[in-house]
Amino acid sequence: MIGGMNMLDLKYLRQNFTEVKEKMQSRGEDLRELDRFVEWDEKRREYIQESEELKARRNEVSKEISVLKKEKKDADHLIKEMREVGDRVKEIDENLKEVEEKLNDLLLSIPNIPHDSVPIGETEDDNEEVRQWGEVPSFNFDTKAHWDLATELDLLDFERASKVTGSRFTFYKGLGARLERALINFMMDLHADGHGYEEMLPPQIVNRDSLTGTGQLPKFEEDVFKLEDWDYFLIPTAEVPVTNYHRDEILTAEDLPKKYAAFSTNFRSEAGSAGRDTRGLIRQHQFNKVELVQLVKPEDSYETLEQLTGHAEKVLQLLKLPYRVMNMCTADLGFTAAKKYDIEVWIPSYDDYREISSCSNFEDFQARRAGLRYRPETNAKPEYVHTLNGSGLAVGRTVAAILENYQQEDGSIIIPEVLRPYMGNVEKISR
RNA sequence: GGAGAAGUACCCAAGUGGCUGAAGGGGCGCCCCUGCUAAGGGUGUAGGUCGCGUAAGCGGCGCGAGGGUUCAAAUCCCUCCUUCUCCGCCA
Repeated sequence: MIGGMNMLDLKYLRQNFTEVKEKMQSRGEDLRELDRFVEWDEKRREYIQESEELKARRNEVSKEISVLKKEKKDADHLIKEMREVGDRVKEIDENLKEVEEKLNDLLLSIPNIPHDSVPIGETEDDNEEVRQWGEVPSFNFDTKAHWDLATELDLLDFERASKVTGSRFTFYKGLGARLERALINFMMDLHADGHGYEEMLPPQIVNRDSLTGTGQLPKFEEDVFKLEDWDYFLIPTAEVPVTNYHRDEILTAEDLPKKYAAFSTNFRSEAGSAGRDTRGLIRQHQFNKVELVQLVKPEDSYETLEQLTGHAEKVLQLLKLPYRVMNMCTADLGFTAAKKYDIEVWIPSYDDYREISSCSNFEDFQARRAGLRYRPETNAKPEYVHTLNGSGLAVGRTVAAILENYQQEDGSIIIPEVLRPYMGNVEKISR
């Protein structure tokens, strides 16, 4: 291996090439590049063998030279020979580096392989409903959308935010700001005290390696905000800093599972969704989120996915907000997940459910990219962990759901009971 | 932002061109002695990664990262990162 190149697991693709290829086909991915793999992989190993043979010879002769010099004997012919060997090594290593870069790019561009329990599908209509919870409210008056409710109650100010910043930003005000803060504390307390997660407050700016580790880069650079003159990015989710927290580490079996709950503000440029959800809190460039992240033993990851999804659902249950859980089909899985449940909350103004949490098992996809490993037993070889994460929950969308589902005929909002201790015991927001 | 200093294995740490292809401690593993929550002696310790091999094993890389000089680099040169100290600034 050349230098510290962050090569991904070549053996993995070598051994699972056919399977990967088949699964990619079912995802409708372009396979032309993938076929180059075999050729490049062989080329790489040829270069390595040739280079290492020469290096072994050089190491040997260097010792001989050392001895000759000590005995004040002539070593010029050996030195001359080694000079040529050195040139040749340099040449081979350059070729090697080139082919390794190509392989690395290729490996980074391959999406995760869907789990067998993921429904095959071509659009979001092929997502499967797993369960529903709560009852969709029926109102005997004309309901309002949360942006109208919030503006009338002076809880949110979209207009001035667009002056101060631009579109897709908002000011939270008064009890609106208080509600957001109450939700953050409520969620964090629930996950930390109730569900056994370690609380974390991560950096909200990360470097390129971190975004590559979790899979946002290199493919989706247009969706994240980049700092000018820095190779730093605003985080699109706490998943990035928290999952990368243990990057390039080898944990012990006793360390697992690692369970982290992190509050953070998230930034997304949403480059491809201009014109969608233009009003309200549903799609903003900046939003708050409580994120659950777990690093687990591979054999535990699917059980963990169910638990983690349950932890997110618990928030909605305590808030008494109706939701459903969807098993995302192959078309809606995204690049990184092997399996993903979306939790969708009922939003009256949409007359539909909207995603409020996304709970994914990445298996070893992120672990391979980020070098997240553990030693199953003392002295055993390190293995990749499995990573999972899920929103628990997206706070802005939760505010929207509360405003709309708890609205009264007079335009006031009842505060869900569990939140009242966090709201100075306010029971109702009204004019 | 300015000026210094430093990054060596699990931890501390020696080491300014060639049997150091990493001394010595500590810790940890194993063994012995002793015997009761001690002390001592011996011994092992890169647990990483890549390649070849069915395997035992052989070899390459590896002293913060990346380049360079050289037959040969922990050691010399360049760039970057991080940490510490002082100054400046600041929540």
